[in-house]
Amino acid sequence: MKEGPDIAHVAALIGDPARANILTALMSGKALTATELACEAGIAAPTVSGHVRKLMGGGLILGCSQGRHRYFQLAGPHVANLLEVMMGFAAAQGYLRTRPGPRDPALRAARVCYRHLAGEAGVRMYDSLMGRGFLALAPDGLSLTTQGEDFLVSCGLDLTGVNKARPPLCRNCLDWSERRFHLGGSLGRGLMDFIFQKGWATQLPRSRVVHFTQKGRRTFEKMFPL
Amino acid sequence: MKEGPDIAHVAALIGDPARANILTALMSGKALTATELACEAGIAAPTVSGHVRKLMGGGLILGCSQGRHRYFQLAGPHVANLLEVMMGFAAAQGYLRTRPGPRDPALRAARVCYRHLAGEAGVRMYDSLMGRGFLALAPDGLSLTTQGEDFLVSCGLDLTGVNKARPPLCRNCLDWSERRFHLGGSLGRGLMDFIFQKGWATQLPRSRVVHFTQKGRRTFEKMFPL
DNA sequence: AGAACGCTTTGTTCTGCACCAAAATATGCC
DNA sequence: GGCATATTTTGGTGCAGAACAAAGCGTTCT
Repeated sequence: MKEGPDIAHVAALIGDPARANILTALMSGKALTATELACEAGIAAPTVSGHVRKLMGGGLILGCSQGRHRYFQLAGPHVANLLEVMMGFAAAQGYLRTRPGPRDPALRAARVCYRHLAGEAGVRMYDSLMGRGFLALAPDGLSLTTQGEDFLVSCGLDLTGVNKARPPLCRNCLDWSERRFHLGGSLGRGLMDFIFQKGWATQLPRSRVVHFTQKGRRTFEKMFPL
Repeated sequence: MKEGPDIAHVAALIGDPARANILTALMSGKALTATELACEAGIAAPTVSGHVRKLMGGGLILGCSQGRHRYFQLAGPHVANLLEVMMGFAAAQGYLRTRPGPRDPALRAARVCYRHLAGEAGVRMYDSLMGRGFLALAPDGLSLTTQGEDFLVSCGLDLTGVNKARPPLCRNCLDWSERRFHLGGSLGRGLMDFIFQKGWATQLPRSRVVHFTQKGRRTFEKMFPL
């Protein structure tokens, strides 16, 4: 006994329904204020305050004050990754939230995972890039090939900006609904931003659902054929 | 809100210290009786009984009765994987168990992760196999190459037995202490068994620590050079 | 300056649950 | 059959912590 890391502490932090709701809400990648979180989790403001303090203590989220607002966000992609693994497990066990919400199919179709594209659209993008040799899988991680660079630049993506962002550039991120990988890392974030900037899709308010326009979806599928 | 899987339920299950101890003990891959678990987790037998019932309800462990004993084990490698990810996170946050035990360095050197080799020795084996082209990383998972098959057979491993075991054959498993991948899946289990059968190493009682003999370590390092 | 807003602290209530003792049930051994 | 061992059920105790109301700070707007 008494071997290894203390998983009970972290798990207990995630294990409270209210805190789990807060974390799920933050999976959108957006920084939210305390009142927004209160609304999201269905609890009063003081209760949120107590919870975020604990979550910060556990290194799961970060808070920064701006004026009279205080924004909270996940502490990083590693937290998002942990949550996705847990979601994958819970989904596999059939522990979907009490009565899957009306947006559930939309959520499976396309959603934002921390800050990159997930769901069917996410794995499609990943598979397309991989299938054309634009991404390469090495033992030490995922990487963008030179052909991949050329392709993305030719599409109008600002690669220099992406390269300057926080590494790693590419990251395998396990998708809970598809049970396959999609693209994370700064390139994943860059491509998500690209899609929003092009107006192909928008993110529904107070939700992780990514809604493609009809035209946007067509263009997206042309850019990432299977 | 009310989107996606219910992570709170699973997390709460893992979040109780006693249950976390039970799960950690079962990470050895061995099936343990209720009384053994009671000793391991430092609680009374009736308390264990309540806990295992909940863990079974959550799909985390399985129980099977044999005579007047009842053995419990993890529900599968996916559970072990989830736990390893949580351990990785907890370790990264510095949440090591209150005062790292005396066996902590040994645990990092070589331990059993569910049923395969983890720790420094585990990633060494993985890197060695990968570096010589015996394992191949594909988008749809890890696979054993034909050269890899030849090599393992020439070493005396019973590949037909391994192939008959529950798939997948190869699996990436993230190592919490090394923060890199080691080999899971039925091949990972087969290699662990192989090492024990050859007498290169033994598993310390009531522990996940794998102790190599001096000679065993030399032979192991010769079989898996870097 | 005063009012309005956003968040946190304090204090209190209350539910949930981990825990064990004792009794009940099940299995194996002689 | 009767005793020993292993596990589960039942019942009761006690504590941890989740929740909110009310009050306390701090910032912004007019």
